[in-house]
Amino acid sequence: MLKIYNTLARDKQLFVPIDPNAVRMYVCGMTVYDYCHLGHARVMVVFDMVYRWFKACGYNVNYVRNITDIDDKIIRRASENNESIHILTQRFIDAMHLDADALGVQRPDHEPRATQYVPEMLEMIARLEANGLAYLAADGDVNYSVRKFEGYGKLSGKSLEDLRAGERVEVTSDKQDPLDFVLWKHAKEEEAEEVKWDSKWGRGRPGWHIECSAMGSKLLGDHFDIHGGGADLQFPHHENEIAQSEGAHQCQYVNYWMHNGFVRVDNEKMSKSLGNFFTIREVLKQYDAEVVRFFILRAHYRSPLNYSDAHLDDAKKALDRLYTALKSEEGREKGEGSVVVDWNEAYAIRFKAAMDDDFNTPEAIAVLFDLANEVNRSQSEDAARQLKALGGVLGLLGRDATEFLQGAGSDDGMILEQIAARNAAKLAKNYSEADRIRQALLADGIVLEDSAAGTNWRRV
RNA sequence: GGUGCGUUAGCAAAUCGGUUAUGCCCCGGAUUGCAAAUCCGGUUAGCCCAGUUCGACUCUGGGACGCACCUCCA
Repeated sequence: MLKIYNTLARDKQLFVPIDPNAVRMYVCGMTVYDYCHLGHARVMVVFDMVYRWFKACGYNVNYVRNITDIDDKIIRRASENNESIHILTQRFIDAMHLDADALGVQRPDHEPRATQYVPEMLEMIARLEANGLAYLAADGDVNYSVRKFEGYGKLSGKSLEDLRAGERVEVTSDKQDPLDFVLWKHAKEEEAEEVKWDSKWGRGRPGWHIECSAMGSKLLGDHFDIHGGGADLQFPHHENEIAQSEGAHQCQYVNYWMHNGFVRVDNEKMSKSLGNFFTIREVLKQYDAEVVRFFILRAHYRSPLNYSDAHLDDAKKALDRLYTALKSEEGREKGEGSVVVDWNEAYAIRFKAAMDDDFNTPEAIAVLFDLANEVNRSQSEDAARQLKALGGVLGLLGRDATEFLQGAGSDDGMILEQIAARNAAKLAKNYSEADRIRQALLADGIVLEDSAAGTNWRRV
């Protein structure tokens, strides 16, 4: 029985899909004008984990994660670079895919781009206008009339009064209410032709919020199960989506709203505006991508996650332990791809209970460590296979253990030569020479481990 | 100012009204030529103040501190 913390209810709720066998989920993706940072990595990994768990539970999942490829920042960046927005966005979409692939993030079923759904957006705006919820302002923008939508603020728990009280400087004066937001932005002369679309309200381009409402409806229907995104999107983005979709379709938009916590640096939110962000590709130069994925999944998705080298080092050591347990299973059944979870087994039952409790991956990973202990103790191949299979549910432990532990390096031949030399010294009972070789390798980050079967090595 | 979330051992991070979280670090033992890995065992908790309770880290109330949102942001 899967329970999900629903932001709308501020409580964990039993998950009941609209269609008994299917889950339809939408996650707000990236605005592609730069490389993804660790905060983006967290959304991708977290909802990839959710996607995988739904599938592991036997659901037919339709997962949509959009791409915002039209927006002020994109237009500005393209103009700075003196290139078309299409070229710019395509470059960063490709980069995003490389980063996501490295992190073991499966591609969503659909990755709609905003620019390809403008007709749907226009249709939705027209419907809002017909329903009396949108108006054409004097400056040529079409705005959403927030006060006309009953229940505005139900997701973020804010009342219009509270919002107005804390309102920061609002320059635009053509809005009927300062909290009204733009559905359609009128075209500006200096902007390129490729960012202008025709509409009954004149040339222009869509506002940010309408993108998700239109793409969500088009690909998942007017009413679907899950909508996710970073906690910062709760307000105003998701609040506005609700206003748009429910205002246009006159039915409930989404049943369960899920929001992941931020990645922090020195206890502050990692963000572009603060400039304290690390791009995924930067981090991957220093750390294995699976270590980064493990680091993200080791915290609960709603908790804040502090990024630091020390924490990544810690994650690397922890993951080493799991792979070390898997090492024994290797070789014995090479290529035997039977990494299927036995869900009737005790550890799997604990694992499932953790995951069913609002995707409690830290608890699920704790089960993995308990199971690793069992593997080490019993040397049971079944237990090892189960460990690998359960790890696989989280998109972890999929690699060859030895390959993971030894990591990438060009001096493998040298290492093997040194091991051979050391073994010769050991045979000759020349332990000081043997220890000298081992020390020398250790200085290069190579650890030797003697066993009955011979000497193994790994990188620290 | 308004709203929401959080505060667990050296670090990270879960669960739970009474029984070992887990990982890293540290200490002891087994194992090893010595190590490493592994196993066994151990030390370090629950921001503060009240209350409820036979019993609270876990529930209730108050306080302190931290973070986030109220503007684009994953």
